[in-house]
Amino acid sequence: MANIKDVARMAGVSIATVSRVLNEYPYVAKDKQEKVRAVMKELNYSVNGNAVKLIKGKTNTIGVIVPYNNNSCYDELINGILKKAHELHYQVLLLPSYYENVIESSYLTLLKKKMIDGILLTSHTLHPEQILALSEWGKIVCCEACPVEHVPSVFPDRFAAYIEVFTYLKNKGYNRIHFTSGRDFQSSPSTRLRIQAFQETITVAYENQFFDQCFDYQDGKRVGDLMFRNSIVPDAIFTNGDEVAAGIIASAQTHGYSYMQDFEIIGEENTPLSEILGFPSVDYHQTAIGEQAVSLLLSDEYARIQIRHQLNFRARTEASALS
Amino acid sequence: MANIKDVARMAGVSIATVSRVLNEYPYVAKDKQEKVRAVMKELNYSVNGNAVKLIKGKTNTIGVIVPYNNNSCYDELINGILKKAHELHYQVLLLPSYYENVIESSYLTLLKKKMIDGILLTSHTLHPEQILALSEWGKIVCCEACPVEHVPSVFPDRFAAYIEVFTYLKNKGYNRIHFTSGRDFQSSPSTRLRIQAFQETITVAYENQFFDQCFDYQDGKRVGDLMFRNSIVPDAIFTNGDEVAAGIIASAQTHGYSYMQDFEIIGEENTPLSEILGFPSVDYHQTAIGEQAVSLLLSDEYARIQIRHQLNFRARTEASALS
DNA sequence: GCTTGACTTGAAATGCATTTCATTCTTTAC
DNA sequence: GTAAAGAATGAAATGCATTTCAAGTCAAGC
Repeated sequence: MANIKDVARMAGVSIATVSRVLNEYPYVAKDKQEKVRAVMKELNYSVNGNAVKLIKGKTNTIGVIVPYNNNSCYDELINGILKKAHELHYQVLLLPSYYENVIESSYLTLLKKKMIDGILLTSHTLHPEQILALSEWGKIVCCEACPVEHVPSVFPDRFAAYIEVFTYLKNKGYNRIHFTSGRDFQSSPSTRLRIQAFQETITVAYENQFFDQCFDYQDGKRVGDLMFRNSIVPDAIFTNGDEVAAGIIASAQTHGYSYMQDFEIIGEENTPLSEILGFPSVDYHQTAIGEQAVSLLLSDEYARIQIRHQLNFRARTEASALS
Repeated sequence: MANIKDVARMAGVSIATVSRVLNEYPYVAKDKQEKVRAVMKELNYSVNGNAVKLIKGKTNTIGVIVPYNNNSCYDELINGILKKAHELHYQVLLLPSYYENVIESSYLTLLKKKMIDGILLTSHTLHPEQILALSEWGKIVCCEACPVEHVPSVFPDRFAAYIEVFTYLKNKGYNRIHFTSGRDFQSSPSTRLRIQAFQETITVAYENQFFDQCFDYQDGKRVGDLMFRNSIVPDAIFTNGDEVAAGIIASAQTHGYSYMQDFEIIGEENTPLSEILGFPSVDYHQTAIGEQAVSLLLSDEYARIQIRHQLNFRARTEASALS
């Protein structure tokens, strides 16, 4: 495979000149320019991207750490990331962590190895110290609220959303309000926030009103079966994620209860699912978060930007369409 | 930042020895090994990944070209890809094409630039010649059936699935069978296959039974409104994707028709949606396709592997849950 | 006619790690 | 006791492009 040396030799110029043509520097004589271009075409030459990365010390690549890719809640976020990165001529390395701390921290070392210019964290298990320890080698931006200072982040105002949802449900006079979550409160900050928001708004607490380990439709069905197995039915349920909500709705039906007649449900992420089934859902504007996270990552500023959520109620026509 | 030279100097050995320690070669004296490791720790040293890539001529990175990331039909596929790639110690560059040929072919040149070892194509607009022209620089595997030889691929047997669905509907005695598709038949091979399968199985053709430009829930509602606006209602509808099917079901309801009583519908991709709404869906086993595509990409074999689909009927209990 | 500034060009240093080749020193084997 | 095999190590070549520095040409300006 041809390299810059071959091109230089065949064009009868120095490699410096070839490099100048390659990078469209001014001050290269027209005839040599054309000659070099002709030779490059003839030899079917391309720069070696790794040589460029090596000498420039820059890769134009960012890493995005996600737990998995089969949870639709990351679709919008990643889409925003891809869009903005493409706009700014950066490429995106998708790094699945499977929520394993060892894997996550191995990804952070990609910064030290100069293989990426920065990292975007979505949901993670990393401790702030782990992040800060590596951030001297490249910028790390978090797409969730980070408990410590110094970690730049663009994040949804989850706590405000939780408060808003619980308040809304409380004001409707509901007594039995269930809610679900993903990882347990020890590993997940958002689960802790959820519980905290609950405690700050709802006074009536009872057993079996909180269910964690909910991630997808099947989990929703599973906890739905727990919720509806006896005759005491919840007035309302606030789920993490629309898929979980959908699973609960499906489970409720098999137990003879129906969403809207017998209980209210509010989901999260505002996916097509909530639109289709007609339940309200909290939209965290993840596309915007993704875009702004990339912008922040590639800027040299420090910021902690909170993106305002929106509690999305469905038009009744849609809601009734499937009931 | 410390490099291998610094480590060598401080440890009092040659860079060759440091490299040996780094790569765990045998034949390095224990004491020097320890000294080198100590110095590496002291200097907080990491290899420069780009230097390694440059000299080894290998990146351990593959590129995955996808049109977008906000269509859930790629979730399973990408998840399979990520999983297998991680297993084989490869990293994944996610390359959004927005269905633009220029962007797609620019990604192919990443191979020439040695920035990735191989490319996985999902849905694409590239012509076979474009693919073959670049495949001398690295392996390109297609996750859809490729019309020409020489392009290794792992793909769903869409045509067989289409035939199966249409035959199933025909055998039920239906006369009015609508079907939908995404891109028009000129740009999309699968749309062509769909039409061909229809022609080979169904004899009764009529106007307005085929609708393209369907991609999501809204499109489903849109074409649903067209299907149900007059009193002639289809017996069955075969959609591309579960979201489109859901949109049609929603639209039908607003027109006073209901899925299962008045018409049958079959979706695609077997997402939670079809499970929730209780309509059958074709599962192409995209996770398996993704995994095998990565395996094929990283092997030195040529193959065109067809993955068998499965027409997934729903248990009546689920199906009735929401009706 | 000479200075000055605008162009044009190439040699060489730089970024960093891998690997081959040659060399030296030990063992083991017969 | 000597040949053969094993262990340990470094010098130097290699992969490839960017960029600085120095030096050259040429035309405009006084």
